[in-house]
Amino acid sequence: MPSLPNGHPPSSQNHQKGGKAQQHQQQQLFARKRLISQQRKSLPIASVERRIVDEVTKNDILIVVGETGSGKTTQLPQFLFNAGFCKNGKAIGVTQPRRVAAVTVAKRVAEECNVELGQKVGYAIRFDDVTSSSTRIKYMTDGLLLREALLDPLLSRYGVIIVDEAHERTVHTDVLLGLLKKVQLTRSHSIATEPVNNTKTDVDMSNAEVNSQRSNTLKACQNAKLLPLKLIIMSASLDAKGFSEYFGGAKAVYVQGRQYPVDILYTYQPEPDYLDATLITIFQIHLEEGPGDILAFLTGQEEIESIEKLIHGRLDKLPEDRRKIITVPIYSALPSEQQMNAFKPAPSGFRKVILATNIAETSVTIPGIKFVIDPGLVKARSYNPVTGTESLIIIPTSKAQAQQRSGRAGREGPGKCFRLYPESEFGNLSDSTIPEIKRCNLSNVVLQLKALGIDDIIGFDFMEKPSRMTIVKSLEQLLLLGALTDDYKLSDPIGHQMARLPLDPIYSKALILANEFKCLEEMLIVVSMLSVESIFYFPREKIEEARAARKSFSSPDGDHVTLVNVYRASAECLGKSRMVTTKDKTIERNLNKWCIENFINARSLKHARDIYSQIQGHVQQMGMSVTSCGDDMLQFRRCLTAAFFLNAALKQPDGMYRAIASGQTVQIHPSSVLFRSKPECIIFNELVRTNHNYIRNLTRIDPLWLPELAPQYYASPN
DNA sequence: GAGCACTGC
Repeated sequence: MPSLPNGHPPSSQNHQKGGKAQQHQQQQLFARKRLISQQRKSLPIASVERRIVDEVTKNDILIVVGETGSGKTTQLPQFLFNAGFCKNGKAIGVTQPRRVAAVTVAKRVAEECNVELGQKVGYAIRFDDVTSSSTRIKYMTDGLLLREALLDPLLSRYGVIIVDEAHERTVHTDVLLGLLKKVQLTRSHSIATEPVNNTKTDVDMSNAEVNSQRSNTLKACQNAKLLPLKLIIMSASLDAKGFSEYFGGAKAVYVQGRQYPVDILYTYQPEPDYLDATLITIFQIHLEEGPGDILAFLTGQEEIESIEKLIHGRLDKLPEDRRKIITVPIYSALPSEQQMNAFKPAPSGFRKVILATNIAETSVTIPGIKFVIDPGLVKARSYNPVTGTESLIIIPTSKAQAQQRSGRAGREGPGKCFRLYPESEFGNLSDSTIPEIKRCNLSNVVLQLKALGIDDIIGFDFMEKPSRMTIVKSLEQLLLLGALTDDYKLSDPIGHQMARLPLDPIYSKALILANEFKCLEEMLIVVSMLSVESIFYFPREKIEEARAARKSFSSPDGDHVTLVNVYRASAECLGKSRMVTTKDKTIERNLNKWCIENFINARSLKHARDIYSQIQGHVQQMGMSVTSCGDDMLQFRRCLTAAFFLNAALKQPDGMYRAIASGQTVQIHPSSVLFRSKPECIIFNELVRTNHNYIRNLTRIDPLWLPELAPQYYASPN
């Protein structure tokens, strides 16, 4: 990622000095432009501009391999723009796996091009679109481009699409690669004589579908005269072979990176206790190495908290003058203000030890790191298609991941990386991480592909195919939710509506049902709150206060109504602020204060509010009206039952629960408001596997509602 | 009486 050098903002005094000040400003602007131009020319990619433009002209697909610091993300789109690839009025789309990257890179490129952000250069991410009709270089998240494809299946506004960071192999990237391959093929053929979607005949389609396909075909005809879609896959991993093979032997161009050397050190023996080994290494570096901060990679919050305690325990035993260490934890669930502590420089003479999860691998870049400690483990999602459940397991990193971690020590100068395993073990690691698409539930992916007109999911050309069983499981789930017809086609209107909503399919279905049950407002709150990371924040040191705060929102009906209470209380707080001020900053500050007082994670709540308004827009467009059931929680609980009937559980004589659909024995998670009351019958949203099978986010229901509200699944009791 | 890495629409 490019870092911006410090520019000097014009001081207000300059305005009074008239012409002289203006001249001074112009000089500064000129100096800044010259600096940017110099920086651009010194990037490793600058020397291969001609070659890249030639290759893109000659080939429809190009793989670009460029290590950190090559400048590929900022420069390549500009090369293509300058070479005339947008002359036809088409845009260059550049996808990123993460939102921050899309925004920061777009800002930098707009500055390099000396244009206002949102004009020639812009970005689009969920909740934030800074583009206009004149935007020709558009940075966006890969997920957003997938959403765009639902409205414009041929991605007709783009002449070039660049998929950046493809080596990360997120679900979105993998689906996008398959889709782009298909789109490119369609666009390069003589489309005018060929239907866009040749897997269906008119007989199979509803009228709406026929119409939408006709208009797609029409668009395709207009495109027939245009250049085919140019595709560039950019990756930081040295192995371009996989991408090249997937795209029919596509040509690959290598661009050098710019990194300082990092010494890699291994242990002689395997470490039986990696936490202890991490601790020892931290002190070894502290006592024997020169200045520089340490970044240690751990697997999760709990590990970070316990090692932090251990460090301070051991520090107390050192002589006074050697105790100069400060520790800073950073992980995604940590509130933002505390995350920021990791970026503050340590007090003079102190060494900063950053205890981080994977968040520090790619998502955040902390300056000043000279030493990296890598125990070689990571907590990763895994999916069991037999039970249909996801869980997190601790596994060894891949080689690529280990290299990414060590690279964090060489961003500002030469560094050292301590791998807490023997060198021989490195050789046994898999080359790259298993792509996420093979490790997760695919219901959403399948629904999206169906909506894109791809009916044969098992036959879809994935770069790496998920298991047949996982696909079948997803098809079954979508069938049960009513998103598919008996012959596995997208149902009309339910399937189409569900595909349009950017939510977990089961939540989309819940909204459609809530419209019928006249409690759409409550359900909209619930799905928004369930779609974000934990709303409640429980700091260890104030656990009792946090509990008391949550109790004030608790409902005896369960966690769903409790979430509604929290959302409404926050809305009330916002309403009160708006009565006394119109200043957005003040309103936000008041809400943050309210969040702190009530032990609510402000970032999560903000996210939930954003989702609420986005989904509200969607459901209103579908013709639904957001009505509330008022105090009739019975109606709302019945609606929750109709939506989440697949996740019902009955209390057993021993106090445990049995999940009716899967037959698994589960227990209520202690964080649930129903943990003590243990109702006879409940519906739940999540099954998490830790020491036990825990169910979370519950509502108590009447067991008789199940056969009544989900007769397709529960045989009538008589 | 417990802890779930990271992204994304």
